[in-house]
Amino acid sequence: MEIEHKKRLIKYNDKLFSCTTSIAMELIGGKWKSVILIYLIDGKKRYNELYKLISTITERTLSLQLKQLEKDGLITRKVYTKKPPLKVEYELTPFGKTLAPVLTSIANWGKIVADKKGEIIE
Amino acid sequence: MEIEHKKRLIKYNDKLFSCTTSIAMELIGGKWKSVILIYLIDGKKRYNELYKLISTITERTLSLQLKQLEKDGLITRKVYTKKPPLKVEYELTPFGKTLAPVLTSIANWGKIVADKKGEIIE
DNA sequence: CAGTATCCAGGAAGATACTG
DNA sequence: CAGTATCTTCCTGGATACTG
Repeated sequence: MEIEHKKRLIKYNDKLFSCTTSIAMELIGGKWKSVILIYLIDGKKRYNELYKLISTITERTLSLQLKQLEKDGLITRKVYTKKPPLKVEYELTPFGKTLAPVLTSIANWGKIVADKKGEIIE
Repeated sequence: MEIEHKKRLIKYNDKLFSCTTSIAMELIGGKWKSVILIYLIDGKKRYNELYKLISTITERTLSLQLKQLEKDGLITRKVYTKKPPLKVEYELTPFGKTLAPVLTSIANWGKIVADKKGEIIE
C-alpha cells in the first residue's frame, strides 16, 4: 500500500497556501499582529493604550496592523464619539478569541527563550 | 496602590523587543519558518524532501530560511557525503523540539480557519 | 485622541540559471 | 543532490509632520 502524496493547496482570500500553518501565519504572522492581539486578550483597548503598551511601534504601523486585523475578522473597531477628541476601542471578535490559547502558547515559549538568552534593559 | 508600568525592553541577539511574543515571532515568524519546522517535528528531512513538501517555496528561500533556523539554534544540518550527489539532513535540536506544542497549536488553529473559509484546490 | 499623508530604507521573497 | 548567483519586485515598517 502506497502513501498518497496529493499536493493539495488551499485557497484563502484569493491566495494559495500549502498548509494550514501558512494560513495561520498569514493572519497572525509579521512583526506586530500577535503582539497587538496578545494585549487584547484581557479586554478591549483604546488606540493610545495599545500605542503605549507596545512601546516600540509607530503610529502608522499600529494603524495599518489594526486595519488588517479588522479586515481579517479578528478584531472590531468601535467609535464612541462624533467629534474630537475621539474615543475608539478595539476588541477581539469571537473568532479572534479562539486565538487566545495559540497566542499564550507563543508568548510562553518566547518567555522561555528570553529567560534563557535574553537580557532585560532598563 | 498604583500599578507600575515600567516599560522594560528585552535584548536578544542585539535587537530590542517589547515583549516575549516579539521574541518568539522573531524566531518562528515570517512566511516560511514555522512551515519548515512543522515538517521537521516528525523527524529529520533532506533538503529535497522539504522542497517537495512545501510545494510553493523556492530553492533560494528554502535555503535562506534553513540557514537562519540553524543560526537560531532550532535545527541542525548534517552532511553525509563528501562528493555529489550530496546527502544533507535537517533535524530539530532539543531547543527546536520545545517548539512542537506551539507549532501544532498554530497548525490546528489554521486548520479551523481553513475548514471554515478555505477552499481546497486540485 | 486617533489617526493620515508623505517619503524612504531595508529586507523578504520570487524567477531563473548555474555548480561542486 | 543540494544548493548559489544574480537580478528584480514587493512589502513591511520607520520617521516625521499634519488633521478632523
